[in-house]
Amino acid sequence: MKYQIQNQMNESSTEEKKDCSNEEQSYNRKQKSLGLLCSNFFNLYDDDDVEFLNLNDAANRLGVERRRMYDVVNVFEAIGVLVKKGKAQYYWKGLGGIANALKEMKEEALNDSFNISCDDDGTETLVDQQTGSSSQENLNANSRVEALAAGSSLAKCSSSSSKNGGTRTGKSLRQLTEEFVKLLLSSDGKVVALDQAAKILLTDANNSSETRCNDSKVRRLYDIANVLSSVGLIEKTHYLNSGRPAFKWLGRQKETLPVSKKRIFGTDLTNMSIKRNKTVSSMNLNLNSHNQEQDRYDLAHRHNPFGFDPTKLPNADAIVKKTVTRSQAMLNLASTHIPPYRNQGLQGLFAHYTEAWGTWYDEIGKKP
DNA sequence: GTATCCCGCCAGAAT
DNA sequence: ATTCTGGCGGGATAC
Repeated sequence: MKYQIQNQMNESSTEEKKDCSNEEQSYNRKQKSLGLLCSNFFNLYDDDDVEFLNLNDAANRLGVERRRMYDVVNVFEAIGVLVKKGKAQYYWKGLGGIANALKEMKEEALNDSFNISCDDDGTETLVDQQTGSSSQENLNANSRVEALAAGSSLAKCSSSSSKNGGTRTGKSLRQLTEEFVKLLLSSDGKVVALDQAAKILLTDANNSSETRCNDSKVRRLYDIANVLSSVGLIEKTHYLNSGRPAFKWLGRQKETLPVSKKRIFGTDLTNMSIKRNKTVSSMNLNLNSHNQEQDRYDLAHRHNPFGFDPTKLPNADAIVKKTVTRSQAMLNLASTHIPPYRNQGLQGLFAHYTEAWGTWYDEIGKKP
């Protein structure tokens, strides 16, 4: 059962291989990024009509295995996009839920030890990118980090969880997200270096062999950052001129999902049929070399999971006035001119809508 | 060489 | 006993 979805996908992958050309395509990590998955997640569910979603259904529609969904929903939960309602069931709050969650986190951040604008000894922990001051490089890290780590619920949880019999808290990624967001909220618009954040959030004063552990935790920070970046809350940048990876809080300055500079959102749903270390048939998708025209199409449709603009469609009243002949012509057009969908799930969804349209037109046509 | 992060194993929690 | 959940780190890809 654990790998049921994966097996399903692998089966479909096999079929696709049969159907497609012999063209080989190498594994491309960009096509499977967590950020892309998040963006596609929003595309699929960020609709006024959506109230609840099922994790299995989401995984199937997004073409990813369940495990990846947990990575996303845990971060989404932390920032208020989702609320878990039951086993594999989530209440979708969408972007509207972020504001309240951030407000609460900001208040908590002000109340706890994450007010890092000023160090114990008066030294600024975070650098001001405007002034370029780097004096805080000599920040009193030890005392500060220990104090923060000691007060951090994350540290408590990370110190007790391990593969060797530790108790699992069950919300570590969510907690880490919350702590990370609080840290960024406390940064007052300044850039937070990844290693700084890692020190503050991940250092376990009780764990002498923390380096190895933190390597793993830093990976989690990357995971979280990708999700937060995909919803426009943070921006990946660099720490001064050092080239060190860093993050800047944006706080959803705009209400639409950002276009990633690094990975063009909407170019494909993450599709698990392409495995690392393996090459597969192109599956009709030339993802590595999609042309400019395709890019424009992607951008034009990146907020629309259905691949067309509903506002461009005639309204219901107008449709009723049309003749059956014209309706049929439109149906024929729709059936022959299929937009170049590059996701099987959405293609299926569109097919469903096309069928529904057809039924509806038939009913209209039968009316006296 | 370093940064990034996908992937899936596997164990605890939940049912 | 079965399924859900998610911590974790190996190792591949990106830069």
